[in-house]
Amino acid sequence: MPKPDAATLLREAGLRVTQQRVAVLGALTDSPHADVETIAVATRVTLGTVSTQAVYDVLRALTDAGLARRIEPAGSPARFELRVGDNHHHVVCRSCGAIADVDCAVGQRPCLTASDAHGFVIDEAEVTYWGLCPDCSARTTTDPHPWKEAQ
Amino acid sequence: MPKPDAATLLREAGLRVTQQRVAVLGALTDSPHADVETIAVATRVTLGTVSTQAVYDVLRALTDAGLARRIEPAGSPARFELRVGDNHHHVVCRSCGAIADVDCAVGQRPCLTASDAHGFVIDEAEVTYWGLCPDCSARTTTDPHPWKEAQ
DNA sequence: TTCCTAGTCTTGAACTGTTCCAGAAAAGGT
DNA sequence: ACCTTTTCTGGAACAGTTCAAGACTAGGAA
Repeated sequence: MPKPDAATLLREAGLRVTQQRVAVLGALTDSPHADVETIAVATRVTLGTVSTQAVYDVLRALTDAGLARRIEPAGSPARFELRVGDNHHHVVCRSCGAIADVDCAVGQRPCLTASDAHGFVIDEAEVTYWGLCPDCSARTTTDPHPWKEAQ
Repeated sequence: MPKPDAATLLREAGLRVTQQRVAVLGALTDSPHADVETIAVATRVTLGTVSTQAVYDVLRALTDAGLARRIEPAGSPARFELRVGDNHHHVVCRSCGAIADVDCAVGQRPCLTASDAHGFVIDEAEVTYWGLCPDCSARTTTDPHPWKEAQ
């Protein structure tokens, strides 16, 4: 049961229920942190044909409605996840780009305390941890910089 | 004296000293967090004509050599700064894109402690604070969402 | 000093991720 | 079942960035 009531979710957010939206929600449920291309492919497996623009439109609608969150690690195309509302962060693998969720270590909004905000009114602190995922880390033990050559 | 010995800086990093590199270093000194376009314009003021690719190449060389750091807030083109080596972060204005430096509040590498890294080997924690800069914040007091209409 | 060569810069084209546009199609209230 | 509004399709456009081939130059060798 990978899609726990996508239709209701959409309706409650004030969005129309369309095949594309349900399919995209399903794709996001199956693979969190997926990029647009991945989501489009997964959606096409479900529906047959879906234009790339429809996927972008759906993702924008979901993001605006607060059902999805857009994350953009430097150097990567945009990725999307359904986990919203909680203050969690991400670890990104420098080698393969894999992303995993990381809960905030200290309380609910720890990092919101900047030492000197220069007068900025801060409303969010986004933390991105950079490193190597378990797989790439293991591979690196034998080959120091696998991703610098052919990958 | 805005350029404290750019030539030496380059030489010590094992890089050739070229007009373009010196000029780009100067531009970065004058305006930290500048994007490529801004740097290119500033460089042309100094040298007359410089190709965009030369600017990209120089920035890549500087970044690889550890003289500059590339930062990419979501939704913004890449920006560069000369402040490297210390563990500092950034505040980004959601309205105008302005960026300011923020020193780490807790010790030297506070946020490196993720609650559960899922087996990732983390080597850096990047914190981006999002909010409104003083100017935009003041403007928002009278007009709730100025940046959603014409900007 | 002059010459040579690896390393740089220029010009121009290509590429990726994303957005814009106009018209066709579909959702859902009446 | 119909009509209005929203959404989707297909195609074009766009920004930021990178690639490629040749001209140029900084800086060490002769």
